[in-house]
Amino acid sequence: MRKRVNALAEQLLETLEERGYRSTSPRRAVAQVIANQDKHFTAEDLRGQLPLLGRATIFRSLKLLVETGVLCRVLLEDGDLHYQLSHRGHHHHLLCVECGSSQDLLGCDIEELLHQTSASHGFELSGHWLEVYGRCRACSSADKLSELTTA
Amino acid sequence: MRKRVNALAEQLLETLEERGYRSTSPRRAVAQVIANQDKHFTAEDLRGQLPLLGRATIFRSLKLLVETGVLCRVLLEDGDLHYQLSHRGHHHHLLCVECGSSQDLLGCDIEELLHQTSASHGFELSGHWLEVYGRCRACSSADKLSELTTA
DNA sequence: CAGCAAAAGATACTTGGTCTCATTAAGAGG
DNA sequence: CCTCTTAATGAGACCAAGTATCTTTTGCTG
Ligand SMILES: [Mn+2]
Ligand SMILES: [Mn+2]
Ligand SMILES: [Zn+2]
Ligand SMILES: [Zn+2]
Repeated sequence: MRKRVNALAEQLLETLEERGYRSTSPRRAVAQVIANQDKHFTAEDLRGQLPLLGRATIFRSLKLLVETGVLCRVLLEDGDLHYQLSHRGHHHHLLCVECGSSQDLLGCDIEELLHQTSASHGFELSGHWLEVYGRCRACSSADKLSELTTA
Repeated sequence: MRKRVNALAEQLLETLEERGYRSTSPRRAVAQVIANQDKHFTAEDLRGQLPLLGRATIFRSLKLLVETGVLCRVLLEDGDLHYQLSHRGHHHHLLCVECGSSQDLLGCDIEELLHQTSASHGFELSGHWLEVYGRCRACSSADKLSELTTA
């Protein structure tokens, strides 16, 4: 972990270039910062780390990266919208409500289930949005530990 | 359908009163309008139909009604947040991307599935958010019909 | 029906994001 | 390498949805 961060940033840029977008210095900066992020982040977070970039540029980059599938949006339990690096393709998130970490949930087995349920309502399924909230392994074991020590 | 609309509005008010909230005339107006809504709506929709109420009052009422479980939030595919009458308790929505109608999906069979998946990631499930997008029966049969006629 | 707390309304502010428009800078082609 | 076109940027106005603050009004309870 760490170190290959530039490689990741470059990968983001390449994805954009493949789609015909120019590799500009603001975009390089954004890619760099995103590559350094270890958690989901907001537009405001980026702005804090890139105070010299125009605000609109940040939003434009985010939108672009979401459109190209590099980033995905994450809906927090309180309704806040964050962004994070996407494992391309359809997936969901296990979001820890305690530490805020997020684990990707690949292989979306609910698709099948939804198809059935939808069909039984005469509904032609085309997509879905799912976020899962709870406590990650680390946080739930920390909880149990402190219960023991305070008891 | 139609007609028992006042009964519904009164029911909303009663729910609030049960929780110790006063029955004020702005709240009666909001309840009335909500009871008349046949689709999910935005705060702005309400405002359009209640131009005399203070904007803050509308938002305060909506928040209250969501908190008491009378309304639920609906996340549209484009990210827009709407509100609609809630069948109390946990449920999801089948949202038609064509006509905008919404069908409630009661009996959330994904809970079970999510529990398993979460557990296998060492994740202690506490909640989830799910919206399902597609085409409702009416819209998908209309589609097929027009295909036939234009062919 | 008096008095108090809750609620309303006006309005300022905040957050997250888009639009416009003048200026700058990629990068393709010569 | 230079030139030209066009995409992209930055500044800033604007917008939508919602919250905060503060004064006035109104429900309700005793
Ligand atoms: Mn993701
Ligand atoms: Mn609902
Ligand atoms: Zn955690
Ligand atoms: Zn439909």
